[in-house]
Amino acid sequence: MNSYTEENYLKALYTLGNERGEVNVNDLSRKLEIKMPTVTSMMKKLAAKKLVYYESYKPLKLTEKGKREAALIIRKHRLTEMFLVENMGFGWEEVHPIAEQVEHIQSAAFFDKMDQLLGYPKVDPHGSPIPDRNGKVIWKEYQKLSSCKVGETVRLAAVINTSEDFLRFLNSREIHLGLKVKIKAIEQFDGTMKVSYAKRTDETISHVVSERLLVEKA
Amino acid sequence: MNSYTEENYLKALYTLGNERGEVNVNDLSRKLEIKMPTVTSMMKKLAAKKLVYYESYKPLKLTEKGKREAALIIRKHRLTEMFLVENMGFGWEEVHPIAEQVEHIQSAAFFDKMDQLLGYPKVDPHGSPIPDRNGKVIWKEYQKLSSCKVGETVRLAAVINTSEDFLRFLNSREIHLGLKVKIKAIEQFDGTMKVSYAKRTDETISHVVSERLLVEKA
DNA sequence: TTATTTTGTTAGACACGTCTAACTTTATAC
DNA sequence: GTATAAAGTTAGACGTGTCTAACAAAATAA
Repeated sequence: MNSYTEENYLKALYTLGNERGEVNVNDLSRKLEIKMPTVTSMMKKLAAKKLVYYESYKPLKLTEKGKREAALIIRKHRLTEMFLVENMGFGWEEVHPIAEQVEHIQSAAFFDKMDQLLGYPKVDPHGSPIPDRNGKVIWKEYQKLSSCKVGETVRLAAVINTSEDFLRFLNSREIHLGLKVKIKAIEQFDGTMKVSYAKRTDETISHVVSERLLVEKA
Repeated sequence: MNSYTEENYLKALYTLGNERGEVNVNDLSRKLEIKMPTVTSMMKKLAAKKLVYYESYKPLKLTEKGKREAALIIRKHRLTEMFLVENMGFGWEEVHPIAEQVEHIQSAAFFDKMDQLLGYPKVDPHGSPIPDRNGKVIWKEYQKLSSCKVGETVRLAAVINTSEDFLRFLNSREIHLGLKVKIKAIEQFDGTMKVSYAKRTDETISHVVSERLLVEKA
């Protein structure tokens, strides 16, 4: 079994790997807010457990075993987030810090029960895919809203940034997953979009925001 | 804030104190399965934090602060057990090891939400009282079934032993909280009771079992 | 292509929570 | 009321995960 700490390194390694491809000691150090020498020594430890390929001065890489174990932690995290939202009435902006703790609970029955009560969801409240019991993830290919064209109508499928501030901002604009958005105009200069959705017929979405919204054809 | 480990010591100290009055280093050592010298050093640490009164060779005692903090952990434990049973469909025999982990989660909102969804329960699935937000406990005075007399009809209010084996045994006899039990006869020699309850009109309850069942007048 | 900056490693320290071995105090038994 | 047993403490070690200081390698800029 892996320790609480080891689990956090695996998870960080996994998510950084998905975001950027290559992961360096420095990236991991910043993400976990843990100094580099500590990261280096943990990498050696995880390498000894065959969870990470580690060679001095080379980028870090999870082994298949490491990927699988990381995905299973993320599975627990995302099931928890979904449960908190769907079965406990939390907002999508509140669940991350709680799930961050719950994900370390060792009890297959606990998470299986959540899964069952939720009806075996495929995604979490932010649209991120929930890995299956074997750690396999089906990542649907979405488009950034920013890459869409005038006249298109799209459905919001996922958000990239899941910080509380960003989610609160979306709440304040009544933007939520599943929302149908019509693109009315795009300002060439800065990428600002004029859109309409629900009862809001004259909204503006900045490029910074449209870069963080993943959509599919409605 | 107290560490995970410190929380476990506080909780053990609290429950042992309720069960036996005086708590020795040795008791705590056995309960936690941690060697005595380790317990001694943790007691000094908790004493420094004003959570425990500690003097060499004297019985251990929680301070008011220590009691309060312990009760708040137990609150989280019991709310969790109740939530697992009432809102997630677990059996009362399954919830202890999960609650043992969940109780350490730091999130007032998480437990407040459980409390609210459960309708502010006063007891957990084993009939133990749930401390309030201030760590105050209202302990209702129940009687052991073993101390009841022939002819009495009582309602099962709580169980003393909450081991999985004992609870499974009760399940197999369809004995659950709230059950109305009529005492038909008591064998003087060994205290075995003849009882009837629900559709079971001719059941036997050994003294070992009736000592562990707490009842109130029906 | 050398100098400088950034990244990464090694070495050694430290806090936490655990242990064993040895010793002391208190309780129990005869 | 001493001898033995049980309980408790002290001392010193160890594993985990963290740090800082110093050095080494790789990347970047001049």
